[in-house]
Amino acid sequence: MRTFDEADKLYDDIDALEPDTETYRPKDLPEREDELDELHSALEPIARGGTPRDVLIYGPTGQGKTHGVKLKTDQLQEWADRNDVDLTTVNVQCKGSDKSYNVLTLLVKQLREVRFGPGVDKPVGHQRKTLVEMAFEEMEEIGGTILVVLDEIDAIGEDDYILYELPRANLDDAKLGVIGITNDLQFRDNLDADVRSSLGKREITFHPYDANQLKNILARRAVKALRDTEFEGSEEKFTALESGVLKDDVIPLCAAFAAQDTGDARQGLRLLSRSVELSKKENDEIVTESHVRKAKAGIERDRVGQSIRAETTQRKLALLTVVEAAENGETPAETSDLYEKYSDYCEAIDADNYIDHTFREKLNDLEHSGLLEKNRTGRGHGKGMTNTYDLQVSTETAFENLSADGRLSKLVENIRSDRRQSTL
DNA sequence: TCTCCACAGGAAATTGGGGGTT
DNA sequence: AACCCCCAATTTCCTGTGGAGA
Repeated sequence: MRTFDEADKLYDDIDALEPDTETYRPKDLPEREDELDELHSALEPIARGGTPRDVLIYGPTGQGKTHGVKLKTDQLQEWADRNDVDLTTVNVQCKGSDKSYNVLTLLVKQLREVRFGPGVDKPVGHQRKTLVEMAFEEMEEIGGTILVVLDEIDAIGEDDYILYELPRANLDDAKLGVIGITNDLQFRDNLDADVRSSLGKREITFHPYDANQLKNILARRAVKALRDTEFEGSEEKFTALESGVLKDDVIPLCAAFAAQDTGDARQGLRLLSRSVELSKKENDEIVTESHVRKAKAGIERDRVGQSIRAETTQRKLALLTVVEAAENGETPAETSDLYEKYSDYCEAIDADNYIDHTFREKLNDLEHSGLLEKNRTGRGHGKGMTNTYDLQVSTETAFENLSADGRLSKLVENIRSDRRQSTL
């Protein structure tokens, strides 16, 4: 039996490899010094008794946006507490709320918690205008300077009136600053012109980390997390030196993979920690490049699997038609043939059989999530044109994850066994 | 080169379900 | 309970189109 001691050989502080900021929060972000300086100047007026500038922060996921803002606002709050400056920071997670309305209720709830302590219910059943007024009233009551951080504001979609109302607050007893954070670069373009001019006066962009920065980030975490791991380096450069459990090229490789993709630090960390776990599972003393590559393939499989499982039954049916076609060597397959299969499936499992247009949309949805590939071809005189679809993932992965759906498992198994018989 | 047509897919209308208020 | 509003999914309506065959 495995003992729990063996983990100690590898890890000092396993949490340091966790991509999740809830689990491990770095004390500073050296790679984001410039951006945080900009944020600093936007907030500086508070220290001089003025009103902070509204800020909009852009950048893809895993660039330290949320954490960076947290570090800076915490620092500011600490300073304010020490110097008896009346400052309140409210952090609203917009993720999960698809409308301004929902975000507003969250905001009011959090503002009330400032005064009444935790456990206040979200206000329900009010008009949007009333809610805005409620928010402003709360702010007046709280007084001083109020900093509202709206994280992942792109979640609210088109419906941006909260961003229109908030910066226009006309408060007597309070000063309001708004910090908006978004992953979606398009979000800015879609914003109402008025909103952009008021909220977007200051825009700070977190550009994706490059391979070198990622290397430093990963190295710093690895030093904390892993035993006998040391890196030589100034602030500028971490170079793998005598590393107890990591082979020299492991971190650069993880960094390179992550940089190649989206420059997401979380992604890099996930890859690194999975590589380490993999080596542990295989009872290898050190983590090597091959572990990293295997871990990457594993992550990729998981990702595909998850995206298949997350699809609706209808989309799964559509996917299954292409999977079967691929198994029979009939890909790329034409829409009309696939639609026939689809109708059969629907009858077999007693699902709603939608019209062809809807089915086509399912296929295109699958294309957008990268599971299928689409091509257009003409079919000749009097025969119009058609799309052809091909599978972009292995049939095995597809079968496995499709059969995880209770409604489809029988159907999938039938198709698989038909296939096995016909190859005999 | 032009034609022809079955399919492609955007726009608008419809449906259906969940939330709320009165 | 009756009603309204909102949203997402689906259907209906419609115009656009590739390329083999005339």
